[in-house]
Formats: sequence, structure tokens, C-alpha cells
Amino acid sequence: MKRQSKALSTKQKKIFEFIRDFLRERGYPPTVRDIVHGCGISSTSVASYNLNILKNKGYIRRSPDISRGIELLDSSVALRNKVQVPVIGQIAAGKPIPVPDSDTWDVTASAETIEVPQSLTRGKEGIYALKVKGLSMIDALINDGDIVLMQQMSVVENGEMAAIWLKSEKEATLKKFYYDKRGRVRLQPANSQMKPIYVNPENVEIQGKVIGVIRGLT
Amino acid sequence: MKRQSKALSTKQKKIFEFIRDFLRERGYPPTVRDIVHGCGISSTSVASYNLNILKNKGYIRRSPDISRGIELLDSSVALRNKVQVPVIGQIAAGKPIPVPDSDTWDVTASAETIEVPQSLTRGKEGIYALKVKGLSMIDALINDGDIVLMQQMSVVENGEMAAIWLKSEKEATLKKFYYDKRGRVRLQPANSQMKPIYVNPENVEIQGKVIGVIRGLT
DNA sequence: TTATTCACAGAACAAACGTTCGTTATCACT
DNA sequence: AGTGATAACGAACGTTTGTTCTGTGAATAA
Repeated sequence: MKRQSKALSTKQKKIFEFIRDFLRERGYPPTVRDIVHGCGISSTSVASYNLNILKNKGYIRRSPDISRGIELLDSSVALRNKVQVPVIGQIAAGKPIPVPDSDTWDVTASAETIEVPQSLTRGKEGIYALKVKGLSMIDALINDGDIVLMQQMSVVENGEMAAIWLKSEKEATLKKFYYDKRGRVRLQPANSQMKPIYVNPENVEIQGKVIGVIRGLT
Repeated sequence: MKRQSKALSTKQKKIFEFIRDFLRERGYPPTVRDIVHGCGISSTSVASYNLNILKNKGYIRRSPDISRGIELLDSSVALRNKVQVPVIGQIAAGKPIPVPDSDTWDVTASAETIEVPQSLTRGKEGIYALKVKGLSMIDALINDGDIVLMQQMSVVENGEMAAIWLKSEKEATLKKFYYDKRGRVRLQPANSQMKPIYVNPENVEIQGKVIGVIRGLT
């Protein structure tokens, strides 16, 4: 069945979030009447009408004639006790990482997400993941192909690993970040085979810092 | 309210597993009648009677008079699309890793678990995690304090990283595993500062191989 | 201006649903 | 053998629940 546009009205977004929060809180989905009460909707048929739109647009699955027969589809939700982080792209790929800000954060928009331990993300906001391309951070025990967890941040401490956008070169890079004594920025690979890069501070844009690494061995 | 013994009858275990599997499959819990049909129980009051036992013993929460008002409590379940792996202990800790076998596997028994990406564990069984102690595998990009994901396995290929129990020395170790030409086993650290260990094959017991690494940076 | 579609509204219906009730069977203990 | 607790059983009840029906109003398209 051909999917409609995924754009939702304000009320539909509210319904979706209500279902997600209800499920996370209670361990079971809401009824149509729960949605009526929780979203300030005047009748069960309006709720059902909007639920059918969410279904048609691929956000939920409904089981007809079954109580609480609403299932959030995997691509659209972080389920309870599970942090699902978008894998936005690869670092060192020649284009800026499209890091969303908190107003436009839409986890469902990413094609790919990854489950991460809560211990790595607890208490933090603006989390996303990047797949590493290249060996520039191998001496920091980060290999080509690893997934790095990032926390959105525009300022980092000296020595922290960060995702940096170089405006003039139009490329993104993962490096250790240092402020030089002479006012420049030193982007330091963690690889003895590679030299650091020195750039003007106004040429760099810090997009996040590394807070974790995930690697599979096959 | 004082908790009763957590021991469950065969039927109660079956009901619990049915609820867990149903929830994982459908995204919503079963009704009492679903449980009746799915567990071969003759009446709704028997199902309800056993559900109350599960409630009293801390396995589930019930919401009275609500359809599908059954919630699996966190300590007892890995929820849908989330793989929760027990962190059994530390490797290189001087005692055998208490790796359970498939008959006695009880994820709920571990004090500590960690959420891991499905991409690392999909299609695999007997998964557990270990916290690394020491730097013996640093050249394989595994640091002290990292979490390694293990798949229970008693035979590994030459060169694979494995958790090995040394019977005579009574210690567990994480090393690359090789069969020597002269019939011995070579346990090779991935650290240029450390020498390999040569042991008799009958002195080693392979307890699992490494399938992934998770690291937090604080 | 008119027609069509979307969104909403409330009532009613029938099936689903959990609980209650009265009963029987089994088990452990004395 | 008797007793009490546990486990099971089936029927019935009242509430919960999703859907359908009929209608209205707003927005959009012709």
C-alpha cells in the first residue's frame, strides 16, 4: 500500500506522543477512550479517525476489534527502558553532519537507529551516533567502522574528542580538539602516522563530543 | 507488602513466558482469555488466579478491571526489540566466569544487565557481557573498563578473542586463542608489552568468544 | 457559489473483557 | 479418615471497549 506523506497535524503528533508515553509508563497501550481523555478529544470516533491516519502513514499498527490494539512501529519509537539513537551518517564524509537541534529533533526521521546502553546516555540530551570512516582515531581505540556515540555540544574541553565541521573545506572530521597557544585550533588525530591540522577558530564548528564507542566483531 | 517466595509452578512459568512472548510479538499484552487459549487453561478464573500469584510474587503488575492490564516488571523481562545482556563479571578476575548453559539460563538472575544493539546479537544465542580488567588486549582496541559482548562457545577459530578458563591456575583470561604447531595452546595478548602464554590444551576451557565492544567515555 | 473532502461530534451497539460466585479436585498434614 | 489450603472449573454478570451510524462545520477545490 502506497504510503501517504508522513506529515502529521499537531493533534496527530500529540496523539502519537500520548500513546508512546502511556506505553512507556504503563507497559500497555491506551484505549481509544484513554486517548480521548488524555488528548482532550471530544469523541471516540475522532480519536479513531486520527489513529487510522497514523496507521496509514506508518506510525502505528492497529489490530481491528481488539482492545488496546495499537502497536507503535519500530521505526518510530524508542520503547521503554531502551534508548534508541539515530545513526546520522559517517564522520569524515565531506559534508556537514545534519545534527538537529532540540526544537526540530525528530528521531523518527533517521533511516537507521541503534540501541545503546542507558548507562552511556543517562542524564544526557542531544544524543546521536556516527559511523567512523578511517583510522585517524585508532590510537584512541576507535577503529574504522566503529559507531561513536555523540552528545550535541558546541564547546568542548581541551583534549576531548569531537565532531568538527570545517567550513572552508566543507568537511566533517573526528579529532581531539585543542586550543593552541597562538589562538589557533589544533585538531589532533590519535594516530602516530598522521599530523595534526591547524585551523582558524572561526573556521571550525563543533558539533558534538564523543561519549561512547560501540563495535561489532564479525 | 511482604514478598512471597519467587518460586513458580510449571504452569505459572508458562503463563509468564506466554505474556512476555505475546508482548514482544504484538506490542500489547494478552487478555485473560488470550492466556486461557495460549496456555491450555480451562477457564478465565484459573488464569486470573495464577496471574494474581505472579503479581504477588513480583513478576507482573495488574491494573484491576482494565483489559490487558498486565505489565511485566522491569526486573523480570527484556522488552521488545531490546536485547538485555547480563554483565556476569570481570575478565581476568581469578575465578571462573559463571557462564550458564541454555537449560539454566536466567537473565533475570544477574544483578547487572546492559542494553546492546540488536545488530550485534541478532541471530546469536548464549550472549553475555564481561567487563574487562587490565590492558592485555589494548592493541585489539579493547581498553581496561570496556564491556565486551561474548557469545557462549566452546570452540573458537585460530586468532579469535576468547574468554578462557585456566583450570590449574584457577583464573579466567581474555586472549587471542591459537593452537600451536606442537599441540599446545597459545594465548596471545594484544599488547606488545606482554608475552603469550603456552598451556596444555586440557588445561583450558573456552567459555565464549568476543562479538562486540562497548565503551563509555566520561 | 457550489461541491467535495477533511475533521469533528455524540449516541448507540455488540463484542470483548475481568471479576465474582459457587463448586469440585488435589495435596499436605494431623 | 478428616481438615485446611491450594488449584482448578464453568457460568454469569457488569463494565470496558472499538466500531458504526448519522450528522455538522470548516477548509479546499472546481
